Amino acid sequence: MPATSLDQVVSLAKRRGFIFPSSEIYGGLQGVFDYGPLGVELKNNIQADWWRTNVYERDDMEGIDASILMNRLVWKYSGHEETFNDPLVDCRKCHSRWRADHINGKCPNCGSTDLTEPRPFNMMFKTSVGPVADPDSFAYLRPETAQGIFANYLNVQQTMARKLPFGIAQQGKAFRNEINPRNFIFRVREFEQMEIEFFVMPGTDEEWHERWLEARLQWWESIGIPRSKIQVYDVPKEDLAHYSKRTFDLMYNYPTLGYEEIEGIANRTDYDLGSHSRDQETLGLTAKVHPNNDSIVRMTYFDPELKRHIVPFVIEPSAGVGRCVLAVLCEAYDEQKVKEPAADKLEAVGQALQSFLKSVGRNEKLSEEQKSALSERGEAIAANLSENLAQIESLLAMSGADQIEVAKKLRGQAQPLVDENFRTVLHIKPKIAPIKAAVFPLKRNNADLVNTAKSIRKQLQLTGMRTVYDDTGAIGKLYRRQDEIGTPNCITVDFQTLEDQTVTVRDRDSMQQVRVAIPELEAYLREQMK
RNA sequence: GCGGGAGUAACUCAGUUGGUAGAGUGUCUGCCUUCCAAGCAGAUUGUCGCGGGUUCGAGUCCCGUCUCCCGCUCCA
Repeated sequence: MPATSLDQVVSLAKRRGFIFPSSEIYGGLQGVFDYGPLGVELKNNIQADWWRTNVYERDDMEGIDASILMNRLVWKYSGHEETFNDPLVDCRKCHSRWRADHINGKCPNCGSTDLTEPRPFNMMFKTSVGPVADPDSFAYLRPETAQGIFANYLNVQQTMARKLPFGIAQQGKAFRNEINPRNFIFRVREFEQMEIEFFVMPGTDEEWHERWLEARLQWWESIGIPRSKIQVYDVPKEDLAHYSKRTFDLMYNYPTLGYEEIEGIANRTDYDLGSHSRDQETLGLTAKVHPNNDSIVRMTYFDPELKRHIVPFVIEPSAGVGRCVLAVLCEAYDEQKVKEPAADKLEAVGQALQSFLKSVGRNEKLSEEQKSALSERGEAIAANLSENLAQIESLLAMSGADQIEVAKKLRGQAQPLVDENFRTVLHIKPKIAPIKAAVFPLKRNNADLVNTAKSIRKQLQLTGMRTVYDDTGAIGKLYRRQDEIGTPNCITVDFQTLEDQTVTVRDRDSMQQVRVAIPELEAYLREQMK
């Protein structure tokens, strides 16, 4: 069963080298994270799979990689400069928040003059450009990658001789100065996007919008996020972004966070190309755009059949890489029972759990919501304690649980049992797993086993599969280690290997082993990765 | 930004009325070990978040500050 608490995933990500807080040695920087050795593999694999699916396996797509710094006018006409820039103040008395330029040093709500300094609520980061740091020579770090595509629309369409419909795909960093970054890598200030701008004939946009929704759901399923875990949210008109006619948000049910957006699929109409175009009045635009006297080109498409210039509509599927990595980890996470816990110890945990639940009922500091959430969860665990033992940790991570005195006792009794009888395993789809195979000698004090294992690992690596060698523990410990990072196959060199050149290959999910001849290993592993 | 909680070894946590910092796990070395976190012996790590104060003496008491978590707020 997938992660029941975000903490489980955060802790695993840190412990095993997936994700670290940025510049941690100096106390970190809020809303910024680094990918470690395994995280970067997972992330790269996901991005490569997205690229393969959307660029290589379609015949209506091109890729680009635009710069992060762009001419400021891009952000003026995209609408971001206007909608991303507000100086805000907080009222210290009633805690309301106002735009500084809308009030006169006085809180409109309670009349207090005890206000914080105005802070620019500037979603866009600025950096100075050129040798002189005067106030006018700055550029924004892009808050979305999309504009790099729109700005290159004509370059791509003309150099690649594309006809509608076609799309441009891009992956890259974007930056937003979030007021309150939180929830691990879910809301961050520096993040990576995977975006497509798909250009279509006006009038066919709604049909393409639906088609892209379907295509994107298929992709999510292919990397291990089943449709049943995604809710398609048809964003209400009043909540739509300034550029959108209609948007589907794909919402994944994250543990702890609940349903949150992993991808937005927006119908951006002719807003963007229209906004960046000259001679707007001659284009018959449907979107409301700001008059543009700076652009030097018409962002149009000449239709050879209609024999006239039109402004394409745009469908934009846009996903965040970090949120995707997080969803994959949450969905793949599992704490699985591999042995039956000792009956007496299990009973002790059961009693501790019951006294925990009684304390919850009696505690006066907890809200009714917290009480019922804790009780409900606790009862569910108690109903089948031996299977659910590993979930006690996430019960104790729930809101309010830290108020209960016996929580520590419960954890103290449950944790050793979980360590002894459960394994943590990431059921990551093999094609995106950070490590494809690990190679072990059955015994590390036997030179023949060690050398054979090392040479197998090297041969496999030369085929392009990320593989590792490990002998720093007994075989069972080595298996568990790989389970925890989602390695789909473990190859063990044993004494029979030295006689007949076969090895055992152990499957991560079933823990079953098969014997495979060394020369057939690569083909066997490739088959597993499909 | 406001309110509440928490910061002690790589991790999970003990640490009594203030008296020289502990356990388990992990990691490393050696022995042993023929497939699922085995055993034995040894080694390893701390400015007790940071800065001040009280005290003969502070992990412990006081003040300030930073970071993280939860709730509110905000939100691409």
